[in-house]
Amino acid sequence: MNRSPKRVAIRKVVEIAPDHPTADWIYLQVREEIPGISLATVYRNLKQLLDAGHLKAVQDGRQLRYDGNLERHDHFHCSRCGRLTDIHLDPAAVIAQAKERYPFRIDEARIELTGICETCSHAAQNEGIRT
Amino acid sequence: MNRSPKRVAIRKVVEIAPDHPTADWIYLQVREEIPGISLATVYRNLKQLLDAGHLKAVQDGRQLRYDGNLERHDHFHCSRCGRLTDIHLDPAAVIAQAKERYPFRIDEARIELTGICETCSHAAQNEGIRT
DNA sequence: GTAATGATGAGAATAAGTCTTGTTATTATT
DNA sequence: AATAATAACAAGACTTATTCTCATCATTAC
Repeated sequence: MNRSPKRVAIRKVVEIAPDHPTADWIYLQVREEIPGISLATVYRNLKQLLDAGHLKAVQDGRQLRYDGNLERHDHFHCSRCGRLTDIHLDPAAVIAQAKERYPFRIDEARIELTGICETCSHAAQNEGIRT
Repeated sequence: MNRSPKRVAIRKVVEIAPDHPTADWIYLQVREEIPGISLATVYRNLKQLLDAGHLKAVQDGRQLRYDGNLERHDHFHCSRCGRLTDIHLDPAAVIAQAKERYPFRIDEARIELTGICETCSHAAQNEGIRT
């Protein structure tokens, strides 16, 4: 895989994105820089970047969200605003527990928390809603 | 939502299924009992049962897998055979850690482990594969 | 018994992503 | 530098899982 300018631009967009962009959002962003690029090119390159380990991805409902953050991390999903936030938890205890209870070889632990984020808690209070 | 015979049959299939069936598999099973049923009916009823909290579901890649087991539990995904197994872990430590580190209200923790199941470890050994 | 509500089948529609084909760049080899 | 080999590209067809639409039939409410 050699570094084509389009691939470089796509990678940059994912890395700069504050949140976890979808392929579609990445497409819109990359078009700012390379107006003629096709959606298929974005998908193709995202997949290559994933396979090569330059990006990660999270499944969100039916669509993939990409993630330039390669360090191990977990996610918090706010059930009010729907935002997905990176968090850092230590999975060691969970993995130890699983190893103790089950005869599996465990390579990876993905922890996804759901709840209400701070912003939404405040918003709900202001609206007099008891969430 | 009153209990139509089709909904009852669909629910029974999900509950009896040993693993985590897809909508399509459920459709095939239910057709054994009610040959004329349509796929749309299966999807419609699965969604209603989900909304009513009579079933749960796990996202597996791009498709949903249904789950009649309503108790809190986690999943182990074997990356060799692809099977999804229910496991029971205690998320208390993880939730406590998250609460300590972040200002979120946490309602739920979903833990998904990935690795190699026992059957596959043996199979791999027999084939002389070092996984 | 008639109105209102819910359930159904058939097939069209949608969303996200992948694949195909013919073409154009880029890199490697001489 | 010329040519061959490899990779990248656009455009649009295709796929998969799911949802929607709509006309019809069944149930329950009054």
